[in-house]
Amino acid sequence: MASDTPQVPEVVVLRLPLYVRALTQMSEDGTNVVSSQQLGARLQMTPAQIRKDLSYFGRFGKQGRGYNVQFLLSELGQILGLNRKWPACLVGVGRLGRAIINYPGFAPEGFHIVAAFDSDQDQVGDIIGGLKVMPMAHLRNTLERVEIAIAIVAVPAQEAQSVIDDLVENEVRGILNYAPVAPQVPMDVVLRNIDPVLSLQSMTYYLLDEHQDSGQD
Amino acid sequence: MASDTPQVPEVVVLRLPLYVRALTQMSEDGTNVVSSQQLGARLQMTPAQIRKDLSYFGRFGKQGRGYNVQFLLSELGQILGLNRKWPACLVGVGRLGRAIINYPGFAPEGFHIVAAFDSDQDQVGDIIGGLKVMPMAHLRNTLERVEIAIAIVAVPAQEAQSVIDDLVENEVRGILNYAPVAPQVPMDVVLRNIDPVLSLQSMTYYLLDEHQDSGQD
DNA sequence: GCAACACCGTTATTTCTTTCACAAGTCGTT
DNA sequence: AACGACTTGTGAAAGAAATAACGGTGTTGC
Repeated sequence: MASDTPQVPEVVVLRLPLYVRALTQMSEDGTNVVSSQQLGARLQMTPAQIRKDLSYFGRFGKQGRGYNVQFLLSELGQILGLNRKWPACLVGVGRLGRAIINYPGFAPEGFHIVAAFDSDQDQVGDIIGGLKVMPMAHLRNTLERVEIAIAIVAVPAQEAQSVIDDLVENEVRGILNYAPVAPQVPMDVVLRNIDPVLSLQSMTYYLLDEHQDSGQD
Repeated sequence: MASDTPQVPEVVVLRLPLYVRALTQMSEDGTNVVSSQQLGARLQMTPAQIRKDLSYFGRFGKQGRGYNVQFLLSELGQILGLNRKWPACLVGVGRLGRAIINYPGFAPEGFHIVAAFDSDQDQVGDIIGGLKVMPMAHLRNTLERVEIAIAIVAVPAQEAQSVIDDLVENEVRGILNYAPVAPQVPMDVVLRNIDPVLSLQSMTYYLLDEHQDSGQD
């Protein structure tokens, strides 16, 4: 199992979207060229880290000049797979699920929710954000018809693991989990958890009087 | 500036809430004692890491036996400051802000939203989740009257930095930011970002065909 | 009471990340 | 065309974090 790419550390991949966002804004501001110095100042990181991160993927800059914003943006888009549409399905259309469907931040980045499921019969059949809510039983059939690699999970904590097992069995390869649990997934499935309570619970450590130093993330 | 605590790494603090959650569930399941082995299996981490993390704060276990769940829970609660109420204010009551106010996951953990602000005059005066929405101008006054250390920011990206500057100026010490930006805050303010789009954008890297290995977080 | 086992806390080791430092390339000016 | 001011990409060094290893202590079963 030889890999052509020299195995990029995950921390690096996690930072790339940050670069994409900063570059997008700079591009909108009319900036054509940016140095690792400038980008670092904007994102509060060292220029060296930015150069090193990028060097995992290729040579995008020009000595003495910096990086062409447009070019770097398109390269990073390529690397991350942002230059295509990513249809996704949503499981759970309670309060949280409804907010997610209506969140206007996903679509402009290519993440389109194209199907919604719920195990609650009362919700099934409702139209939410233009989508007819389907019963969980339709999961297999829908995922077989449409190529959906990403699922967003917004069900109660107790249901999360079994819903995720279901999704994995139906070939979903990435899961954005909003349920306050740490689900188990096979190694080849990518899991990302969104959990504001965890964020707050680690924040409070630094808010106690005995700690007066910061804790960025 | 000598610190009595041997400076706990932030990664460790970020993991403590995970332990708290797992222990809480075990406690509810009636488990009285747990070993680092068992806890590690549940959270997919090595027993050594758990023991090491805990050892930054004290000696909570018993050789040959493990950790008393109740005791460890209460110690961790103490360390993280979870054994008290944390009143918080919300800025921005658009779709996202409303969902946050109505999210039932915060209150049981002690995070109570006790005030809501919005810069949009049309929203001011509305009652949302039992709270009267106030204009931004009332920020200073309210934060002076009530001891609020935590603010939740759910405003559009362009407004986020200036709102956050405002909050910082009014002695807020922790900020949970939902706006899709990386705001700058002084070193003594704790910032946590909730940004599902970034999570998805790093996920897609692993979903591309040329990478078939996992990317947990 | 004793042997066999289980498990913590901590030190040592390994692995992973970040930062440093510099050769080499680019640009603008004179 | 030569100089000075910049800036990249990268190998080497430093720093941080995760893992392994083990002494020491408590537990269990007989």
